[in-house]
Amino acid sequence: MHDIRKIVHDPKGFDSSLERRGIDPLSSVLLEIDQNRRNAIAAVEQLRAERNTASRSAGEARANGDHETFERLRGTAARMREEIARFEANLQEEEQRLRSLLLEIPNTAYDDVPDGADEDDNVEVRRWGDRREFSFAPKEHHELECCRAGMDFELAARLSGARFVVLIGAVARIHRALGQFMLDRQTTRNGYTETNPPVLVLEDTMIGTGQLPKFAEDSYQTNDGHWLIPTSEVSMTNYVSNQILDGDRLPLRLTAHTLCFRSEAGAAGRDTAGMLRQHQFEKVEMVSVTTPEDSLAELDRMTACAEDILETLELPYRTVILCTGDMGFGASRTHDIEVWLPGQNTYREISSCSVCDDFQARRMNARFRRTPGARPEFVHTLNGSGLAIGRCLIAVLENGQQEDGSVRLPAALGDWLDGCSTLTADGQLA
RNA sequence: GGAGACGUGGCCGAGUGGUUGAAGGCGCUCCCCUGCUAAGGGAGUAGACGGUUUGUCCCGUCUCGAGGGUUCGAAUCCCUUCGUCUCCGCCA
Repeated sequence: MHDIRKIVHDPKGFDSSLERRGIDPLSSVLLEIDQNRRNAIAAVEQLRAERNTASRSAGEARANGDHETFERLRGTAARMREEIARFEANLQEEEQRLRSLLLEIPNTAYDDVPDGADEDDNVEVRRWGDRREFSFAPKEHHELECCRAGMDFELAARLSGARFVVLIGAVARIHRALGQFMLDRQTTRNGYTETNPPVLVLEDTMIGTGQLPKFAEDSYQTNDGHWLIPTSEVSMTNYVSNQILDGDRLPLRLTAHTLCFRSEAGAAGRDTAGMLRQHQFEKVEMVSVTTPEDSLAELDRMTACAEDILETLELPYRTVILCTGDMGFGASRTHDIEVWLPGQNTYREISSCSVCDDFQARRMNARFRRTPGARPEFVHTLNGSGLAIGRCLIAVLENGQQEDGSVRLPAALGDWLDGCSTLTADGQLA
């Protein structure tokens, strides 16, 4: 959420930053609502002040036994009540209007984020790893011989419909090993604190990180009003909602391995083959909470922690900085990491690391004090995948595939696979 | 799910209609004293919003889990709701 005072102070600057994200100017509308709101505040507060004075004097008069004055002042204050209520209702309306409009405006991008309309305008910043030369035509993961028994899409469709998969046997175990490996790596090497958050959250929690109110159709809601998290960024970032943290607690670095749930409402027909895009998937997520001055460096650090997973698994990737048109709602700068998928002959997103400056912090009222007694300031929040586990499984399978239908597994997974290094063509670990 | 109790400032803890944004204690900040440490003395110490201003000075409004109500006036009374604790039931 944007600071209305900042918009008032520099409406043109605000509009031009919106323009970079392809959004029409809003400052004049916002300024008008805000002026109405301020007028309403002034009106209400003046009336309340008068009422309070009369009421206080009434109390004094009664204490002094001056019944005539008491009755007169009581009448005065009583008559004001209706008027105050009317002005209060008006104020509430203006505040609602402003808030609901502000809640639907995306974050603005940092100056150095490249302008652009869509993913074609993203800018590659680095590549890592050698893409294998295949002596045969590499297959997509769901076509691999070793996955015939280990990935059952028909079974999943029978149980749950489209965009689900049942992993079985060694494939399920490799998937689990990947999750364990990532979580252990983020905690023991990369300095994140492991947490195990709820995957069902309240509406306010979803508003805090920006999924609501605008993107309700992208997530699932339960019959008692809870929401299923589309990413544990939602749960973990909100650990600091409505808190005033001591400055020495920052940076806060959190990680979790959870299920994530997405309706994929806008993705009908896309990525329907295989398990690239599912309604339910697992992800190890990183969240950082920092001071404003540290957040950009933290973004680089977080990106490196995500890249570290791919490098340790020996998976080629490239890192891109998203252009203004491709960025998510709450981000002010985003680094996507795309892993090489030889079966698709392309790089596909496997991690997205974003800094949201104080955009989420304002929504969830997350603040800190630099020193004891100092004024509270909004924190900066960051989130990033470290990594998407299902997609990482795909990458491991496609990059390690052999002509005979088996897969050579990354050595780094050995500790979680009893030292096994191969998924055989008939779906066994060896 | 049933019965009961409770939710006050960073923490503990007073406060059952009136000048209480809130006693007292602890903690914290600053100052004084003490050769160090410990102890002692003094002052200060919630947040949001608005006015004013970019001076953290002043004025006003709101907030005692949240929302609503009664009243001239509510932390104090009533209703709803959320959460915590105890007992019972059920259950992974």
